[in-house]
Amino acid sequence: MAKILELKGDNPFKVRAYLRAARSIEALNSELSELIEKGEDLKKIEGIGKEIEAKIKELIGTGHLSAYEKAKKGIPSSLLGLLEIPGLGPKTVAALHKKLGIKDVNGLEAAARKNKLIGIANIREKAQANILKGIEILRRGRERIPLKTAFSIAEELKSYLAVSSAVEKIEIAGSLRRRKETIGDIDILIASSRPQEVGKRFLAYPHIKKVLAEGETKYSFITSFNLQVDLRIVDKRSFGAALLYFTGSKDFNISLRRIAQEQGYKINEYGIFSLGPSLKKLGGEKEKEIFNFLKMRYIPPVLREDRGEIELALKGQLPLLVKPKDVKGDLHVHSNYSDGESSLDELARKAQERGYRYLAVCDHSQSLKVAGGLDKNRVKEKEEEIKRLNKKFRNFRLLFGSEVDILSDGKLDYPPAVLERFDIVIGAIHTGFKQSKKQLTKRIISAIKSGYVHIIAHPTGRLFGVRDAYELDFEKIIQAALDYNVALEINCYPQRMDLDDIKARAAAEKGVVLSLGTDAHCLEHMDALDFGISLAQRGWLGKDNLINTLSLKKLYQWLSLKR
DNA sequence: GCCGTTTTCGGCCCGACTGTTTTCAGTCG
Repeated sequence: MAKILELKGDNPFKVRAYLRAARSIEALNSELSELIEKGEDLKKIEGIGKEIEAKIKELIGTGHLSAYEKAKKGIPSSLLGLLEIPGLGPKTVAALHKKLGIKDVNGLEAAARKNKLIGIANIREKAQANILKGIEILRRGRERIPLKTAFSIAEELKSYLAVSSAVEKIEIAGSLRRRKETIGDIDILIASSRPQEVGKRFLAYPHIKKVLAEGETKYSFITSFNLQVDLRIVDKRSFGAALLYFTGSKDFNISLRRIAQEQGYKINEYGIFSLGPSLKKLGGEKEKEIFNFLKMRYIPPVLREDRGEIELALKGQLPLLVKPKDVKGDLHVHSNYSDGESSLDELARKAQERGYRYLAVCDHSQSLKVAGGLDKNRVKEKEEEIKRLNKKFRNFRLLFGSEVDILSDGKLDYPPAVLERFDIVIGAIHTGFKQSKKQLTKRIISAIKSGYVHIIAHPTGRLFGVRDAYELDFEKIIQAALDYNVALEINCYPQRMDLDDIKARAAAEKGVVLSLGTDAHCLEHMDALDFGISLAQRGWLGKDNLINTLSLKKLYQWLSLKR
């Protein structure tokens, strides 16, 4: 609806209202149809009022939305695709459609190549050339990449820029600073009194594919990894305000600025100002000042998503988030007994370097042949080696574990006599992803009910760039995990990050415990736990929501509840 | 179309860059 209305030049605030409602719905953990069935008031959802509620009910009840069908009359759906071209917006698309009858990307490209765009909606040579470049960028794809990948690229660029003596302060901002599990672009903020010099250094970066914008304080380019980088340069007296603005999220900024307005302030990237006859700058060098003026607690970047954190900060009731030092161990790694690269001894040493008290080595089970799943004999060998090693450790234990396949029929991949030997059992789905939502849900729940499984690994199965999450009735999984006291994993493997922040929060709010595991297959992978902790924080988790924060003794107690 | 500790109308975050323009509209984040 938002895109159609935008193309038609409808009231921009109406457009935004639809977008806002859509975002709220995306962030829900329940299906709208279920809420309606339960007779819940959809108007309680932020951004949904009388009109949109009625439209949702019509859509779910009948499968049609008459207002939408009416609005899109005469607008081919391929036209919406044109809005995905960077630099091309609704006004221009509408004009191109009206004047030239252009209705899709290929048509637009052909017309541009024949010079036909000149003269339409203020388009001259440069604008036409930019449209062609925009089409190129769109075709190359602007997919989001895993946090860890973006993080390495950003750190490298940061070090490159920091060399310049014109750089007084430098921070990675945006969704990277918020530690979102996937990243769409890299935002870097710099404090400098010589912005041109910084810009010059930025533009000399060797991995630039195309410069998108080049102003006095703002630069943008596409890297050779097809990742957009935005650079903003401000005076150091504005650094805090700029960091706040540049960290986002967008929704968070909008809400914060509205609250500032209500309190008689104005916030922009240069500072916080008092409204009134004359604008007076009150602060902006530090982020904290701005929160102070608004009489609220400092909101850490991981929480800045406008999911209720602003209201709690105003009341001084932000949740106490888990801290890195609370985490006593990694509960999911692989050794060279199955498909990992490292020996038990190497894993244990790395774990101790990271300050852990325990490490659960959970190799694959027998039927997962491609990943070197362990048969009964290998299980026994591993058990004995772990026993031997544990005798020489002080203040540290290897946990004898297994990542046991939940087979297509819901049964576990080892008989009870084998399962009972393990200190810790993680149940996981690695085959039969194409089963129906009902089957997959039942399959996981039967593992939860088995009495042997402590943790469900990567519960939704998503793998960035490989496959989407499989269909699950997540509410039922949560309920079963709660009833049988089984933990759900936050798998920290960069391509998984599963559960995600929203699902982890939903589970924890119901009282389900969660478990951090890196799913490491080599020593370096174990460092991904840090990203898992930020994901947990993004899910509002505290120390008590995670089993990894238990002491070794308490962890054994919890695990033995299944024995 | 949504929303309300200035409430049922009249607001809705705010500014940079580009390409066009003769003071600004469109797009983006």
